[in-house]
Amino acid sequence: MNRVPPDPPPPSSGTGPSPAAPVSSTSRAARRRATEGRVLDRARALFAERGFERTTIRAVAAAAEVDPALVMQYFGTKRNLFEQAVRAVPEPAAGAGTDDLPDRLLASLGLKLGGLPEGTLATLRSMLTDPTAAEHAREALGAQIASVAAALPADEDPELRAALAVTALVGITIGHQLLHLPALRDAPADRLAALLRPALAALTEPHPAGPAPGESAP
Amino acid sequence: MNRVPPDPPPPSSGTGPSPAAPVSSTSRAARRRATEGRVLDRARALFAERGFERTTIRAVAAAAEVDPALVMQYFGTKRNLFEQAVRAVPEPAAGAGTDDLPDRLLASLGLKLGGLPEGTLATLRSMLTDPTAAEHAREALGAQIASVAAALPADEDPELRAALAVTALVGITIGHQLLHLPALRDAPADRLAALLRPALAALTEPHPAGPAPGESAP
DNA sequence: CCGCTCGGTCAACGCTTGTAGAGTGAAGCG
DNA sequence: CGCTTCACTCTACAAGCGTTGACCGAGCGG
Repeated sequence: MNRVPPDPPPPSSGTGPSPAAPVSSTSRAARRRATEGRVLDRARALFAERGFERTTIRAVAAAAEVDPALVMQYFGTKRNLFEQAVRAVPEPAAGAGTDDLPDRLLASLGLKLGGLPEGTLATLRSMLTDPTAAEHAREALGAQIASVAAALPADEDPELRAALAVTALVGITIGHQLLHLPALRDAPADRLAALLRPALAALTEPHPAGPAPGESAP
Repeated sequence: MNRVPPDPPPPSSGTGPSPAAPVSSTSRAARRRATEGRVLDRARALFAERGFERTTIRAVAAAAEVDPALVMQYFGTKRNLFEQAVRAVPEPAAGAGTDDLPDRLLASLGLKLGGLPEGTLATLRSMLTDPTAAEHAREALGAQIASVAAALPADEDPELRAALAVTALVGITIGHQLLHLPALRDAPADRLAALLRPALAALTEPHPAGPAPGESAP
């Protein structure tokens, strides 16, 4: 009853030059992959825009110009479709010579304000109303927090500071990308970064040889 | 199948006085008000816990031990029920001798981390997936932002700074109250406040080394 | 050239949801 | 005491949802 499609090779993302594939350009398999990718794409966009519950299989199918039953045949379940659609690049591939913690934080969430992957937006959109998305978000956020905390001095509540920094950035992202608050939408990304850097520094650098400068002495 | 015998609503049991007592305390109107309040209460709690879509009229009615049709009769519409339930005390009544901006911000959102009104939680929970809640949230957040911005120097992007501060706190609240991130749940509220104060100060006080605006603290 | 495979469609089921309207029985008032 | 009122319940409906199984037609191996 529950036709689970055999693990297809991880699709999507990136030009997949089929290695040693003598398949013609529009062969049967190619078309199938294309359709599946299209469905996945539209699903991701709709999930990011409306969230899990308000996105119907029928709407996804219509957006991909296929029959609803086909979506079911491919993914078996709406939940599975969601998970497949969301499974896309959460990790910061950079990791190179990133300077401070604030910059890394901004890079991981803040700086991509202009365009962070739709899968992430879909998860953010649904995480407050869907248990699966909530679990996914808790997991991803927990990893982020742990990663940030690892770079903080161990004697000053690194986990808590990291959690505050990450969730604060999540809130800003929500206000910007999901709620479309005008005050945030009208600001260029680098301005946001410039304003946030000192605040994040204050969160992550406890007391660098005394209280922060500028504290008006009594 | 779900016959719920009407329990005696007033906790005044004991030696039952004769029902002939024309107790005005539990008059018809009083009972009606009590029922309506109970429905509103349960609705608020469920909306805060599951969000608008996943909260059904039937569930609210069951939690309030009444018939679903009664909920409809009282509120006419699920949307209306939501709006009535959410309409509750957003404004900080304090406003007294609050010192700095950071403290005021923390008071309005952060410090109440332990217990901020369920109506607010319901709005937060639903704002990403329900248009009405989103509008409500945009409105409330906009007011908050404007109020904070009014206390910032006018020449340094007050709206943007205020928006960043407010949305950051919203993110932290979400992570704490709605997502239940362990790193945040295990921390006492005053520790959060202590960590956040300098960060908020960094956000709201632009460059202390620079030319101080004429505003001098009394 | 035939028949199996398989991408894709059609029509339908069962369930839950918000919502409407008729009904009921006790409280209130004359 | 009898009529009205009103809080409250029962039953039902229409719509939308995820999901299913039968079906069709073109590709492709034999």
